[in-house]
Amino acid sequence: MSTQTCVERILAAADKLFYAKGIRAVGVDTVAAEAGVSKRTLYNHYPSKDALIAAYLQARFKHIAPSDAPAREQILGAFDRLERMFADGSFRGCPYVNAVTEIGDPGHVAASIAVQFKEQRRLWFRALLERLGVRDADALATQLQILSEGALSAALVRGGDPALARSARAAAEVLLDAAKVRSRKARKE
Amino acid sequence: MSTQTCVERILAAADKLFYAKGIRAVGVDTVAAEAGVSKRTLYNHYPSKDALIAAYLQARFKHIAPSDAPAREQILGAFDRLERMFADGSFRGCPYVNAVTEIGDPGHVAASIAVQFKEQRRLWFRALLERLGVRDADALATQLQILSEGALSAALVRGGDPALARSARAAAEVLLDAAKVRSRKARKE
DNA sequence: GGATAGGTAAACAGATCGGTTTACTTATCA
DNA sequence: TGATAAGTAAACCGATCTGTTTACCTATCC
Repeated sequence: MSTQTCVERILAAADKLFYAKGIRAVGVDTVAAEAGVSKRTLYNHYPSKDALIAAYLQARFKHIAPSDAPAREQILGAFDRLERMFADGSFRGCPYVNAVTEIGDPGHVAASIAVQFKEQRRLWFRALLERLGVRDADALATQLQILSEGALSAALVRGGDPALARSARAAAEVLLDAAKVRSRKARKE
Repeated sequence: MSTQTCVERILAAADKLFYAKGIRAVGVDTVAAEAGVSKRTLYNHYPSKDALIAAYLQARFKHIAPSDAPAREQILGAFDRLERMFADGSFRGCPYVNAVTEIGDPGHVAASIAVQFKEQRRLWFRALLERLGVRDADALATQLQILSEGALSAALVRGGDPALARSARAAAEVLLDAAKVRSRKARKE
């Protein structure tokens, strides 16, 4: 019928509803209805709502790798991307943080997926900082991660104010400028 | 009977349960039982769960004012306080951000309380920065607020790792050191 | 063409939720 | 003493949630 498979439609519906309205606020029946699929079919593909939640978070997990663009541009570009996300109108915070908050249980699969995602982002920063020759790339990567995390959280409360992303970006520039580099040659990329 | 009034016990129970397990995860019956109060009594004091949620957030709202201690110490001390919160063992993120996430509806009272709280913290930073003679106190206050917000969010995902508070504190120091001051005299407080 | 796999639609089960109602108890105070 | 105010305990209501069951439908493929 459709170009989409059954599972794809379920995942698309879960993604849309879980992110926009929250995991606990959306029932399985609603997801099935949005996907245009019977509840029985949904439970055939995912044995429980928890499994569906895990699949929803995993599907959002995009493996990112540094590109060939200048490292500093890529780092600051991450904050520009945040700004665009905020201004989008459908912004509702970080789906992983939201899931951890809504589920509560630290033993839930969602919690470990969230940790993995955040660590992946931190390592992405670190790889770029090492390319810049920054001396303590690991520590600075954590700080940049905290900055973007903070912009996400603050924007959630402040209704997606894009100025928060610009503030975080400006702070990131200051941190980058203050970072010690290993050699003078590596300073200009 | 007890030295605590009825409302105080209800609020204490709501604070404990709502923060530890989440607003949506805890029912009104559970709060009443924890408070050692009948459900009827609870509904006599708070007409709805939403009203109880609002009271819970308001009760957490501590009006803070800069003290007489050196401004830089106070600012960095805020991050030390975060570190202690994380290490506490019962840390579960920022109650205001959690409430916004769990409730969803931007028109809910909880949303505006969260905005007020965050803005109050930002103004607290700004007042101290102005005392330091920082030129663009407003912008830097936002950045410090983003840093502490980010530490809170990251620590929620990372199980309350105190190192995140120290990272944020170090970043705050860099931002403070890089800030332009209005006069040479105001530099050393 | 008939078995099979995968789908639909809808009722159902059991639990929990927010909130109300009823009937009873206790303490205060004029 | 007797009215009033405030609290308790527990049943109850209707809605909603996760998950199951039943009965039926419809392609595809050997």
